[in-house]
Amino acid sequence: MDIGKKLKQVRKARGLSQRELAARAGLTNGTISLIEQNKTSPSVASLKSLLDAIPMSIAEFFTTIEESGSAKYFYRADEFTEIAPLGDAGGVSLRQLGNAMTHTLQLLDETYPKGADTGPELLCHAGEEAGIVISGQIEITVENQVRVLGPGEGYLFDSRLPHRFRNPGDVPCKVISACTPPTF
Amino acid sequence: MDIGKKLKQVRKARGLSQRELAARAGLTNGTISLIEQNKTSPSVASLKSLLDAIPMSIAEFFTTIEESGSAKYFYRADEFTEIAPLGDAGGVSLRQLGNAMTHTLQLLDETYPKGADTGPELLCHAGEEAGIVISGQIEITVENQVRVLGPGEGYLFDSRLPHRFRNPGDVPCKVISACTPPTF
DNA sequence: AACATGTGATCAGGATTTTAAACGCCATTT
DNA sequence: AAATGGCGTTTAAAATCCTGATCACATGTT
Repeated sequence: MDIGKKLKQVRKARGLSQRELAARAGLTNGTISLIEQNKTSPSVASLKSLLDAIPMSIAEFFTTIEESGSAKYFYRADEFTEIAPLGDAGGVSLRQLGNAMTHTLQLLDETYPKGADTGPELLCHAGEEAGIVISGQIEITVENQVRVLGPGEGYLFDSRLPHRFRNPGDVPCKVISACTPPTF
Repeated sequence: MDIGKKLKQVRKARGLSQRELAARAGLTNGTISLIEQNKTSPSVASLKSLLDAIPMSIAEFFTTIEESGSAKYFYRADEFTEIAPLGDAGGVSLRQLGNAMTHTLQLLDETYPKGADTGPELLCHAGEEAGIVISGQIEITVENQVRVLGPGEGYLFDSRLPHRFRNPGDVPCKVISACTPPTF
């Protein structure tokens, strides 16, 4: 976990000196020097100040820092991260594999409880999306087409088309889906 | 940037008390209390210790904190088209949703019979791929990492890395996977 | 050559985090 | 009801981070 090396790297990439960055971040050059030599572990507050001045998000900083170690390819079931759907959609669960920020492909484990609905305000975002129903039933509206899909059935369309998901059945519906690029 | 709230959230999600987490992380309960109340900004070293004990990567922690006419969209189960894997891989079944040629996203319903193996001639092609195991077990090799995944577990990696799939179990393994761009 | 300016590194001291122990609260047990 | 044990919070002291000044070195200017 070589924070110093990474900080130096992003600072240099911006063509900033320790003093310049320090001034922008409201810290001192000495602090940056110590951090870059890993002689101190900065507080999150300090690191955030520095990255705000770069600028770079803390998440991006750490995703690229952790990649330089042993890359992460595999995920336990509990490592899927729950993400929030756009607007509350009646208890829909969207569990995303990994950290989509750093990838062009997003895989989701979706669960639509009985009656769940992404709402009539049809969604719109760039990319393509596809999925397959594992269990239960899901009613999907794309553009002017509506269809109810059951286990083993799938969908594939351009995400820019207005679309909507709704569970018309009495049991939860589970869907594995993929999007490209990530949209949330 | 409410680190305290987020830390409390992930700690609770794991069902850990401040003391339990402190013990695992090599810190004290008081520290965690102060952090969760945002009365101090933890050093990155401390935060990493805490997240290692959760466990959760720092990157993941911060990504979730910062807050037609007759187009074909739907597919019956029998409309998935069987495609051939590169070389015979011991009876692997790859069933593709739709005609990937016209899309940037490819969704596959894969079945690996007992003993199936994509072979030691590790695959290499452009794009990213991800998947989730529905049933059975699959051993996946990516670069120099090997891992056996079971139901609910997933993978996500750059397809240019050499990789290999093998079913080491006694029952068929079913995987839903996505690739971008299509590679077969 | 002497000077000015820029770089990153170092050091004592002040500021902040972290510890270790005590505190108050609530629930369960004796 | 008193005692026990778990919870999160608080507090003084120890450990660590951060500052402000200084140092050594490099580069370019007069």
